[in-house]
Amino acid sequence: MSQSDTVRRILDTAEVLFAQKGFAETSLRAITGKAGVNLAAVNYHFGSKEALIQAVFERYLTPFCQALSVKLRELELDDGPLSLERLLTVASRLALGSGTEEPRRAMVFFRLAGQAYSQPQDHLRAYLRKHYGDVFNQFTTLLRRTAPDVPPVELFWRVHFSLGAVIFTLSGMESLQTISKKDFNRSVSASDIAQHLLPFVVGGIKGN
Amino acid sequence: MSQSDTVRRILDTAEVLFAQKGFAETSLRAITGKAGVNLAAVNYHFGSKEALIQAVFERYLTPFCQALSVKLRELELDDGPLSLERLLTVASRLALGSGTEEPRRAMVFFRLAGQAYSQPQDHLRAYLRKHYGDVFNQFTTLLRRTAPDVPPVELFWRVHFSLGAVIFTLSGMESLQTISKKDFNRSVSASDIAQHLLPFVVGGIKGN
DNA sequence: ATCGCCGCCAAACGTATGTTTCAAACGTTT
DNA sequence: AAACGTTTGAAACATACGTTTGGCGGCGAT
Repeated sequence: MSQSDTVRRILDTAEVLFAQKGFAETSLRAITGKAGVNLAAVNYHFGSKEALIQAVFERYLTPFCQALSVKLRELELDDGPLSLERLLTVASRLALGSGTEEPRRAMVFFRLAGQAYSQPQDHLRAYLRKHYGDVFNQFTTLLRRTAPDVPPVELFWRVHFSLGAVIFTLSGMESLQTISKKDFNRSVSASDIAQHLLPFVVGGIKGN
Repeated sequence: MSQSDTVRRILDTAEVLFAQKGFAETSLRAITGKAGVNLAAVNYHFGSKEALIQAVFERYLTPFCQALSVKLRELELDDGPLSLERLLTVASRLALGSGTEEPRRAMVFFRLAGQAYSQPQDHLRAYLRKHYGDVFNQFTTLLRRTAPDVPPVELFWRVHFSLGAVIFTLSGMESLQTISKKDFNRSVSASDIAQHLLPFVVGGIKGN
């Protein structure tokens, strides 16, 4: 077993388990057990559990934010009027990707983001803000252009509300699965959610 | 110290600490220590930590849902056209109350709700659904009347998105406090949030 | 071939948690 | 006032956790 294989298997397993159960409720023994590696491997390769959590985020977020930044730059240079729908569609398409595996990972990651916000992982919040704050600002700036009528303060709130809508929804996915199946007799996928989410967010950002 | 006093002090302290740090991260020793009662008191009065969590929810939710149900029944019997704004305002007013202490407790409770959703407290989800599902359905039925153009499936989603917006926002309050203060040089209160939230939810429910 | 490094493993360590125990204190009833 | 059930108190218990340790094995460089 090569080195990178152990590291990758730890990251893969931790990603799923953290999203499923949260950080505090996921023990290193559960991770290493399911990953088929030794318990000490986490502390050896990552140093601590905290560092592992950060590494999980970094592996997903760094390539995504780089790609997003490029897409946003394209939109910035595009002189024509930028619609809110377009901006959101670009971001959503990027998250959902073109393959079959990306939507699942996007869902997993958003659940992770939810855990990061609702649990007191201060180190994580600081880390995220430090490393990915720029892309967030880039997005916000662009968003302001699509909704010039909305005051910046209001826009700030509505962005947070929108984030909450998506993260909260994906965090409770499996219970939503149950409810939705029972009440409407149909299952849900990540692109389903995106489809329903878009008009809600657009309406919410624009306001009553 | 009478019996109810010990129970109440445990509940008061647990409510705050659970909301601040989450369920798993809040130890019984932290609760009993801050409450000034003996460690064994929790297991004596409530039976287990799980039961304590449920009791915290019950103490807040039962009177609130009863009051909400009454208010909703009034709206049901009102024959005139019911606006979405009106319905949401009624619910919001009830949660924020008339006193000075209620907004704080409402914030605390919504943070608790966030914890309940993002952490795998299956027993809690089942408990909430079992005891308060009726009031939720009552609200949903009334909501459908205020937005007859929106298909029920779509409405189902948008309710969840809205719930996510408020719960997520309040769950991250203290970090929002920091951001908001830094970026816009003003603090935020529960009624602030409600004020910003209303147009967002109204716009979101109605759609693009 | 040998040395040194790196990754892996089983085991143990120290700590914190939820829970249980049992005697003492309290309050109510008789 | 005595007896009883109820509540509190300090301590211990069992368990699970994150982390550390020291030895073992392979592999490339010297």
